[in-house]
Amino acid sequence: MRVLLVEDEVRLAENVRRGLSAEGFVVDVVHDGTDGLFNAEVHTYDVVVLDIMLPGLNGYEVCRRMRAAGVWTPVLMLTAKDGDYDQADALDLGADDYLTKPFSFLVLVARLRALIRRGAPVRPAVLAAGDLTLDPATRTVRRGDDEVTLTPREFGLLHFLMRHRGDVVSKTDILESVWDAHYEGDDNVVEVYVGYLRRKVDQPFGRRAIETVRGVGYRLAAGGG
Amino acid sequence: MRVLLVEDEVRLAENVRRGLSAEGFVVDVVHDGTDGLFNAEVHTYDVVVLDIMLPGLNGYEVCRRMRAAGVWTPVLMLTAKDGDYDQADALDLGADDYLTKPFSFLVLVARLRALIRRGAPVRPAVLAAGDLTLDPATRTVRRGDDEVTLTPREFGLLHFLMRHRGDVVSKTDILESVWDAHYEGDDNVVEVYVGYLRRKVDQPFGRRAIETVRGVGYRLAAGGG
DNA sequence: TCTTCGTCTCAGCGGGGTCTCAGGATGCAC
DNA sequence: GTGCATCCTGAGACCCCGCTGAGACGAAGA
Repeated sequence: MRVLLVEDEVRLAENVRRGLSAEGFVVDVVHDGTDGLFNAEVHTYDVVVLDIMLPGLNGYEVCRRMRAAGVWTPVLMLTAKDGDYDQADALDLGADDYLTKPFSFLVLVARLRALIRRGAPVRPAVLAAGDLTLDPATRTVRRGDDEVTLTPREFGLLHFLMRHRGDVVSKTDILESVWDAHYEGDDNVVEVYVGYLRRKVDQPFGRRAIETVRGVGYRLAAGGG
Repeated sequence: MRVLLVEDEVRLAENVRRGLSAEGFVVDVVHDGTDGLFNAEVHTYDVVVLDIMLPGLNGYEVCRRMRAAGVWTPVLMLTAKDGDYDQADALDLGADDYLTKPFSFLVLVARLRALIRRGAPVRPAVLAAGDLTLDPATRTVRRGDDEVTLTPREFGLLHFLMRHRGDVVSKTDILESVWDAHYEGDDNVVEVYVGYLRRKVDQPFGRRAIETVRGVGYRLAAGGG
């Protein structure tokens, strides 16, 4: 049972290392994201425990690059209690479980055992609509062979549309899922971001994937436009 | 056998919970629509029992959003005896069965068992009248293989006609359902919109799906015209 | 500090959707 | 056939919806 622990708070890392060793795990500890990524790619672990706030590369980035490099070792993320990102983001970015700091050591062990029992996850499916593809694991979007770079918000919006491709989704649904369930703003933001997306994934290719359904919402054409 | 019970009347909810537990169900109880929706999306149930009159989100809205989120757990709706909505509406909005309050506990159990036996339903059926089809989920209308684009009002009208296909519906019925229950205008709007619809779903195809029943109202031919 | 980038707000516009109105067409009763 | 009620439809006004450019703001990096 090999565990890679990526945690920059030295005392916390050391405590966890000792505890896990006592539980029979073999533990490698590194203190920044770059080392974490390197180790995860070079060695073989049964599970990786990954803090989010890290010097160098943050936890999300480490996880993303691991997946992009084809490393599918289960990842448990340690999220701060004040959710800058929420847990859905963690899971969405390729983590397999998460724990909010501060956490109980017993819970950590139980979760790790559960993850190891489940084994390495399969690679999440790439979403496709015609020649428009979105890979949640590597966070890449392509139109045919051309890669399209999106900001996080744009990516979240396209991800949502592609999960519901073929269906009409209202601006309210979008706001609640891509922004926040209690978002208090004008839903004009959605229009603005739909505009951004169109300029990146449709107009340069002369396509029309994102249709407006006036008075109702938007629909991503199942065929990609 | 996990059941989610969404019911704001605390005593009724408690009674049902006890009864279902005695019958061997595992029951989660929540008292408003928002919690109901959250639980239905996050956990896995075999069936959801959903009251219509709820604080927060009403039952219809909970059901609609569940389906919109891709959750197809069977839903049994509890409708009040004075039908603000009718049962057809309940079924149309994605519920799988309904029970009118007050109801017999034995009947409830029987219905739940039946629903669970049937398993999770597929997406709601596309409405069809001959070769005229309407898909509420994707909001698309087709005449044969040809897609017809409708405005929201036109779509609402056709949706209503198709739910009552074969029946004669009065202009007043239409106004109250497709426009607003307290609509104060001339019912000539209905005539105008029937005209629009005919020009989109009938005339280009040389068909006559929407018949005028002079002095009474309109009827959508069950065979699609 | 200055720049860059991502996010969001705001206001103006263009156009599509909704509805009203009036005159024409059609059906029904006698 | 005549007259009336009902229905149909073209024209047009109005208004709201959605799109977009400009810019404010904050965070992160040079």
